[in-house]
Amino acid sequence: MKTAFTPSGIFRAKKTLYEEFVPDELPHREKEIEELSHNLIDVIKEGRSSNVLCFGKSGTGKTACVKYVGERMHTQGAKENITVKHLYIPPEIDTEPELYSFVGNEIAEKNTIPRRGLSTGAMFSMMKEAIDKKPQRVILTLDEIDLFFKRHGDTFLYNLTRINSKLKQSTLCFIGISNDLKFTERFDPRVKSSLNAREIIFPPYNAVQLQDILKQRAAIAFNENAMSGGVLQLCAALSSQEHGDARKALELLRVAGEIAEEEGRAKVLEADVRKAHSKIEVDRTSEVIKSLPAQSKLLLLSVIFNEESAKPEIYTSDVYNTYRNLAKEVAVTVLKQRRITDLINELNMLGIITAHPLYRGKLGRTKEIALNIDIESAKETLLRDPTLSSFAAYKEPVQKRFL
DNA sequence: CCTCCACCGGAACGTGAGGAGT
DNA sequence: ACTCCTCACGTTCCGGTGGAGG
Repeated sequence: MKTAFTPSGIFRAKKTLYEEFVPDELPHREKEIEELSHNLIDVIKEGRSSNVLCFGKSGTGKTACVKYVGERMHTQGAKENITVKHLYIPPEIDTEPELYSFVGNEIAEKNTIPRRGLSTGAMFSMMKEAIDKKPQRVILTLDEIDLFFKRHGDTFLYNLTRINSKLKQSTLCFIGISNDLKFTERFDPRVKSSLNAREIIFPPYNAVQLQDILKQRAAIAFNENAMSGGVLQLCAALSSQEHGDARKALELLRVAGEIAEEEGRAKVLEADVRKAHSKIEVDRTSEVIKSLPAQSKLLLLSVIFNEESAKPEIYTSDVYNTYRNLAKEVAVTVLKQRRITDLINELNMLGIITAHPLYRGKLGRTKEIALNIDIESAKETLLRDPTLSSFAAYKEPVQKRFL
C-alpha cells in the first residue's frame, strides 16, 4: 500500500462523521434547542422540569439536540453549584429491570446493581436509593421510547413519573425520544395524566439545510481541498430525496471519502458519492436479508433460483414448489402454502421482492413475483447462512431440479 | 352468461417460548 | 418453582376473486 505510513490525504477527523459525535453547533435546530432549553432550565431554576417527548423521523437531530442541551444544563448547573446529571439511555437497554440497574449504576458511578437477576421492584428501589444518596437533579433521556413502550407497556413510565414523590433530596425528569408520533395514544389514561409531557416535533431537513450540515461537518472531518466541488450538493440532494435524514447524509459523505481513500486519491469526487450511495444500499439490504428468519431466507432463495432460470414470469406456484424442494433438501419443516403467502407479503413489504396480484381467467388467480434487489449480492448474503451454504455448490443446470 | 381455475386472505385455533407475578 | 399471560408462528377451514373459455 502506497499510503500505509503517510497520514490520510482525505480525512482529518473521521469520527466527526459518525452519529455519536455531537458538534458544537447544530445548524437549523435552533428552535428545537431553544424549546428544549426553555423547558429544562427549570431543572436548575425550580428543581425539576416537566417531562419532554421529542418526536421526529430518524436523522432529524433529536438525539444530538437532547445530548447537546443535556450537556449545557450540566455546565450551567455547575456554575450555580447544582449537580445536574444528564443520562442518555441507549436503545439497547431493553427491559425494565435493566433500565433501572443501568440508571442506578450510572448515577452511583460504580456497578453495584446487578444487570439482571433481581425483580423489577428491587431494581427500582436500588435505583431510587442511588439517586437519593446525594442531592442531584437527574435528567433521563430514553431513546426509542416508543419501541420500549411497545415491548413492555407503560408501567415504566408510571413508575418514573411517580418517583419524585419518593425522593427526599433529589429530583428526576425525563426526555423521551420517539420516531412514532402517535404512540402516546395507547397510554393508560393514568399514565397520560401523570406524564404531563411537553412535546417537541423535529421536522426533516430539506436539501439546503442538509447541505449546511454537511458543510459544517466536512470542514472539521476532511482535510482542506479534499472535496471537489459539487460533492456536498450531491450528498445533500440524494439524502433529501430519502426523507431528509442527516445521519444518512453524513454516512454517505463518509463512505464516499472512504472510497476515494481506498482508491488512493486525495480528493473526493462526485462519482465516489454515487458509488457510496449504491454501496450503502447493498449493505443495507444485505443486513435486512441476514436478519430474516430461516424460512423467509429459504423462500427468498426460491425466488432467486426461479429468477435465474430465465422464466419470463414467476408465479406463486413456482416459488412455492421450489421452496418445498429446497426445504426438503436441507431438512427444514415445509410450511403450508397459507403461511408462505404471508411470508411473500412480508418480503414484499420489505421491498425485497415485488408481488402483485394477477387474474388469469381459467388459469386462476396468482401473484406475479419479481426480485427487487441485486441478485448476485443477495445470493451471496443468503449462501453465507450456515443452513443454506450447501446450495452454494449448485450451479445453473443442476439447480433446475429444485424448480 | 356461467363456470371454474388456482390461488388469496380472513377467522379461529393450537403450540411453545418467555416474561411477570406469586 | 409455579401458574398465568402474551406473543409469534403455523395450521386448518373456507368463502372470495376476475376473466378465459365454453
